[in-house]
Amino acid sequence: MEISARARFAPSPTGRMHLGSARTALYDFLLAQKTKGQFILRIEDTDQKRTLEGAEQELKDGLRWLGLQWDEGPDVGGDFGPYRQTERKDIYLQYARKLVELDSAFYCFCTPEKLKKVRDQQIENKENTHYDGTCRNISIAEADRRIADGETHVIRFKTPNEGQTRVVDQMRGEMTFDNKTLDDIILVKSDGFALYHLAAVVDDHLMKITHVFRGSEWLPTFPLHALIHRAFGWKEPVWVHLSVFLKPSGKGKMSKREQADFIKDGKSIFIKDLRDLGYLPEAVINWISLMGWSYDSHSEFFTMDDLIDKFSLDKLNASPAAINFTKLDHFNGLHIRNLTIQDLSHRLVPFFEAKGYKPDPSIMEKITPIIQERLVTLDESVGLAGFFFEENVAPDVQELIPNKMSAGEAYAVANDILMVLESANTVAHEVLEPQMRELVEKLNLKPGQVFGILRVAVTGSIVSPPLFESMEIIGKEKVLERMKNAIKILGQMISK
RNA sequence: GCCUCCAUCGUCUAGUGGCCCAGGACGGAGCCCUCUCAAGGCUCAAACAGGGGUUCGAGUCCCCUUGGAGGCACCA
Repeated sequence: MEISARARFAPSPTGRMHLGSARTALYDFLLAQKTKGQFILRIEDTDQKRTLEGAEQELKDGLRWLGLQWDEGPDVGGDFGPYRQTERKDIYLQYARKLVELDSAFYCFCTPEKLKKVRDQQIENKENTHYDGTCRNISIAEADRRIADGETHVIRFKTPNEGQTRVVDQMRGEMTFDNKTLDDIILVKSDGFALYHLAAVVDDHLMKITHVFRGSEWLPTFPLHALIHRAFGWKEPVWVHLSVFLKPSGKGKMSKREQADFIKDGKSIFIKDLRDLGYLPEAVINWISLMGWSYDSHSEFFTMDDLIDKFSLDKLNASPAAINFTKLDHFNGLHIRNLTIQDLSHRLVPFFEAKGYKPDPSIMEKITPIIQERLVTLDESVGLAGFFFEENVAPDVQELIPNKMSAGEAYAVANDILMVLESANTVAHEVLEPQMRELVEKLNLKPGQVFGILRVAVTGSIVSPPLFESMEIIGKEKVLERMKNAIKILGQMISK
């Protein structure tokens, strides 16, 4: 890893940015950072029919949110642009022609209908479907004549018929393919647009890409891409085919239907959703970094800087990984606790605002420390601390009555609590708590019983951040008000 | 069907021939701490898919089987 790597992330804007692409981009980024090279973003939009409105934006937003800023690419430019393939159409055409002249590609005039017939016949004969070679030996001169006549055509790669192709994947090692199993793939469509196979190879060469991380779905065409490089006489980049992510059960990729189910469950494989769900980019990065890579036998908590420092190709793992959302939760908790109060407090604000609260920054900074270690996602903070911003709370009568206590007893205790509260000249937790504990002893009760009533009265819930710290933030006036309200509710219960 | 890849606890993984009757983490169970919920600490259960080789010795190398995955478009 001595040389500076130029690693590219080359998504096609045909869908939403998900965990798989994020992990590929992460490895690209880490390698580039580690080697003081460049991380390049290239938009592979040659299939305009499938290009999705807004997809490129979501991609870029996702990368930036994750902290994967590209050194070259759309918006930032670079010496090897343009970085959007639709803007490079002529380049591909030029190289395709060159390949024809090199006798490594040929013009093909077969119609889609004819092709389909051939394929159907092959299926019937239980043969592998492949191009039948009809146009393979049409001379350039004849092809040029037919093209001049306006005949529609594509350009195909002339795959060797005999022998084998040996390719090397840095992570998986050497692989050998029989050339007769390789198809004469289309390089340029009849509309004049290059296909991925040509465009990616040409761009990787022209952009001086040294390392290609891509999904294992490219393994079957791997020999073809290597062959195209070789036909031009170009040096191949270092190839790494990352394994796919499997659904949590480990059985297959996640379907559209299952993706929808996960979102209902507060989980998602889409980066944008994860952000909205209250996950930290730090946690997502840490989580996906470990799906296919590891550092040693015991370290798991990594910041981006750690990863840049520790990343290496030889620790990559080729086996497919099942997505484990509970582990994301774990990492999110760890990274939340790793944030400064101020940082976390800022990140919490949008979640409160989304629920209609207008969180005061100074109050937020007081609340943050007492909820920090209780959060799994940012989103949860609202349910846990919303009561700080409410005018009043609505305690449930049953919850106001501790276990093994009658309504009447609870009512009496509540009044005792109120007395302590009223006579206290402060609700500072270090002062109030000892006073309450005195009351607990005087009444010969368990702390949980007295504090339970107080908690439900003040926070409206049986689960809350630390009680006395919470009351301090709420202020004496509101605490008294809420305690009186709880007594009223208990009183009504008794009189029934 | 054909081609290719992958194979250690439920899951993510460490392990590159002896350091492994297999280590860490998540999740699970239990205990401790404790004003609730968490967080934290400690403990426990839990795996080398099967079969052949190679070797003094195999989780680690080779082969087969099985299982899983990916691909077989004028998509990427």
